[in-house]
Amino acid sequence: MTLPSDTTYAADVPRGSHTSSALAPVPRLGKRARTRQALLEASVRVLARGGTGPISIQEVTAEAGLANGTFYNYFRTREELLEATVVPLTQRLVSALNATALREHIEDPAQRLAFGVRAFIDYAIADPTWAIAVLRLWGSNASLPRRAGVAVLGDMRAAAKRRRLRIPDERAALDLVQGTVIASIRSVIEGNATADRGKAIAAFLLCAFGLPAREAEKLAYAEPPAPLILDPSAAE
Amino acid sequence: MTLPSDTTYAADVPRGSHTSSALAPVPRLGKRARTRQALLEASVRVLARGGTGPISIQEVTAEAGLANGTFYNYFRTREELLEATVVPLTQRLVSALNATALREHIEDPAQRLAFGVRAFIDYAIADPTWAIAVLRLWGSNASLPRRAGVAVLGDMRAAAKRRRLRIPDERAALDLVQGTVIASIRSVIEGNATADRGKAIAAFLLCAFGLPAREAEKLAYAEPPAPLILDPSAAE
Amino acid sequence: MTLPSDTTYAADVPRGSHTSSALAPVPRLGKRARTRQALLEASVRVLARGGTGPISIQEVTAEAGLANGTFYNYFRTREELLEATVVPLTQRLVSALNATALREHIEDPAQRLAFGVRAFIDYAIADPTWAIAVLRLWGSNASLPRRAGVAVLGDMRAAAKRRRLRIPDERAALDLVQGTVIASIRSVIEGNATADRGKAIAAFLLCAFGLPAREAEKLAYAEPPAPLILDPSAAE
Amino acid sequence: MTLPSDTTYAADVPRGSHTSSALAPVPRLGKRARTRQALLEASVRVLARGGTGPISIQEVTAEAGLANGTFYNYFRTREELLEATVVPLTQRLVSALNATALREHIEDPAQRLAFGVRAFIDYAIADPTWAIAVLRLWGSNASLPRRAGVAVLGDMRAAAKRRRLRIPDERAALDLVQGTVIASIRSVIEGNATADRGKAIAAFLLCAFGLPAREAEKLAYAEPPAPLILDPSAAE
DNA sequence: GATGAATGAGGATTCATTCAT
DNA sequence: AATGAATGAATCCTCATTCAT
Repeated sequence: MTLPSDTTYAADVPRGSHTSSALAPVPRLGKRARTRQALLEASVRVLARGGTGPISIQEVTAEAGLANGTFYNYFRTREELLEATVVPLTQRLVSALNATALREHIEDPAQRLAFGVRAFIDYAIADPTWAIAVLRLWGSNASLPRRAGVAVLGDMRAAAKRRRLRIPDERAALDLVQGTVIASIRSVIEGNATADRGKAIAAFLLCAFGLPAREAEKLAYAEPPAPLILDPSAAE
Repeated sequence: MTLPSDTTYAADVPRGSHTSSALAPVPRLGKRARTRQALLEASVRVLARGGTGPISIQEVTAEAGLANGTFYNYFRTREELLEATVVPLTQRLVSALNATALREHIEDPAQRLAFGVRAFIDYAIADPTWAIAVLRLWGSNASLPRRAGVAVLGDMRAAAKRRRLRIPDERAALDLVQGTVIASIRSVIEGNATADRGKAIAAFLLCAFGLPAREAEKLAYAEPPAPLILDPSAAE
Repeated sequence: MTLPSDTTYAADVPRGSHTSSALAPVPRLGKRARTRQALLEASVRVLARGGTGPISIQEVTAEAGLANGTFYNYFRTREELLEATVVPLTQRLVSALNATALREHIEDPAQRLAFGVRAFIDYAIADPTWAIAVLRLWGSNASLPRRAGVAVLGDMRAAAKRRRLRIPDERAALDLVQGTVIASIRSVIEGNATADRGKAIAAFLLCAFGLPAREAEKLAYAEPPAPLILDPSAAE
Repeated sequence: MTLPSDTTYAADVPRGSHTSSALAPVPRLGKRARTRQALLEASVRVLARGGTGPISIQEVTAEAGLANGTFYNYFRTREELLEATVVPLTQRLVSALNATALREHIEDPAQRLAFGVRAFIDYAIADPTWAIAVLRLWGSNASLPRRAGVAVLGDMRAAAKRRRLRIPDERAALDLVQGTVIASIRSVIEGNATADRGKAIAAFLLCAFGLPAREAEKLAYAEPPAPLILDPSAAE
């Protein structure tokens, strides 16, 4: 299970570069793209501050160090901003995921699904600000669940095709996985989750999809070939 | 699985009233209690209108046919209102649940859990305004998940005690059940769920808790001794 | 210098009695008078809480332990209440003043004036809640300065008549005494006054009215035949 | 006795402006500074309307011909506005004072103090709206008395140092001068003062500080080398 | 007389949005 | 493109006042 890597987004940023060296004579991104980027990242930071209400556009522009009027050169409404904010948010997870470990070396789609779920929850533990932002967006923005769903569906379908997992109702299964993961993230934020929550959840889910308890736990608690997530503070 | 029925709620006593002297034309509840009730019900209706932001106090009082200032004779803050709104909301479900059928006649806690999950989701299908209201409160109000959790935990613990279900991590299991149900309710509202979603989810959950697929499906799809939910429009 | 003792008011209360013994079968004051009294005293307490804005009628009725509607059985407006509040406020000072010491044993009106001024300021030190209430009323209510003025004028005129003090402009002199005393009370409340502020002010004022510095200070710092004010907490 | 002239005030610089590029039609002050100024002047006018309660922010913005929200671009609270309103208010007095005459040509600090007190009271007579505004601010705003105090203290200390006046207790003396002046201003507004009130008060004060009555009156009633105050309507 | 529920006007404050510079 | 001053609608909240009981 891996989130779509947002290739258009990633393509904006030359890989591995840190664009923040201010006076660079040849700006890697156009000025327009940089300002847009600043707004999106400010949006994530504001979301991460927590609270339940909607975020304010003025708070975002202030956080970005821009004038409030500038917002409207890039987005028409707050909803448009939030829609776009999904991109850097998933990007942040994608950067932290050790995708190689998941995608390329692991044949068993059940194992991939288990590692994917674990990675998601472990990342929430490692980067609570990300978790808070995701949680706030989840309820008010349709595109985040949709995008996340795509990643899950891939592994689920592969597993079902090979009769590895038993998934009689795909949409119900999606609710099962997504609902459980998001509820766990909430638990993580509220301090109600221990460090092995990801593994425990993965085991439950594999069980739900027909694996015998022993095997489910074996996969869920398996040591991955490489760390599932990289240090998010290093990725910053 | 049954929500606490909050019987004390109906007996809500007006402060400092001596209005019980039976002269008024059958005010079953004191005036104070009736106005409070009107606000709570208006709150539910406003929540049911959908949207993602916080509800406006003015909208609630207008919906209740009261002046805006009246609100503050009953609640200090919006949060206090929402906290209290949980009561009629769960009450509405409880009234619709054919609770007798669930509690008294069903011995197997796994079966009870299955019926409980099904009832929850079926009720969301039968009464989408309720579902919308619940969904909005779920994210912004701690007491709704807490209350719902109590009901789920009862059946889970009973089942675990008798070795009927396998629940290695209770908190993770709670996230599993609650997260899945709430995600399903969201699917229902968004029109992405068929009528048997409740059964499918129940089957997945029983599986997750260690029942073999066949048995899980048998319980999940079993015909209850009486209808799980009564007609919500009749209950209105 | 002695405030008018509000004989009508004082006559309502049998001297030396404490009317607060709740269940007395023969209420010394009519019920109406007692409720009115409760409002006035609540008004003083609310004023004494400080702040600069107007006091709220609801706060007063709450402080008096009455329903808000009750207010309008006694006063038409807040201004009417404040007007009447002057009475218990001056009464409180009058009760504390050792009037005998001032009025009866002291012949010299200059000495009386000095002791009066000292008593006023000393009482503010002894009972800061009173001082705060007086200060708040002073600026917004015409009748308090007027009443206080009457007391001062008496001594001033007597002294001028006997050529004891030199008072070329009576109204200016009144501003001098009242303005100075009220400014001192403000200093007292703000913690900017030492315990001898009353004496220092009295000395300045006698000087201003033509006494030589030595004599002014002798009178201002003189030991009164009895304490100028009684213990205000005992008077409570 | 002269109030600090706040020369920095006029030079109030707009934040982050590059508007000084001289293309606009003679905006001596940046737009931001002009709007701020408009609010302050509106604040003075609203205060001058009289009344005892706090002024309303809406009234101020309406008086300034601005939208209510604009207020919050300049001040966070009403208190902040009032704090700042002290500046144009004292400025108005300073503009009207023939300060040169007072400060530079008059050696005797007692004479300076007398002229200062007279100027203050005379200005209240000449410009009652100013007087009303000052009176309202005096009770609710700490910075006005503080500022005024600085001016008085200067002359008092100079006089005390040279043994020209006898000031045993400086803080009490400050209460004497300030309290008397403010009480006189109140008398002026209420129509209880004749045109020579300033002189009479000055005489009393000099007496209080130990000058013999004759000399005090000579100084208090002396003809100043130039008019103490200029026509305030001309200054407008 | 006393109560206290209900009212609604008034004022504070926030914030999306516009627009001239 | 960016700015940021200005706007005014929306909302919160308080509180004097009324009135049925």
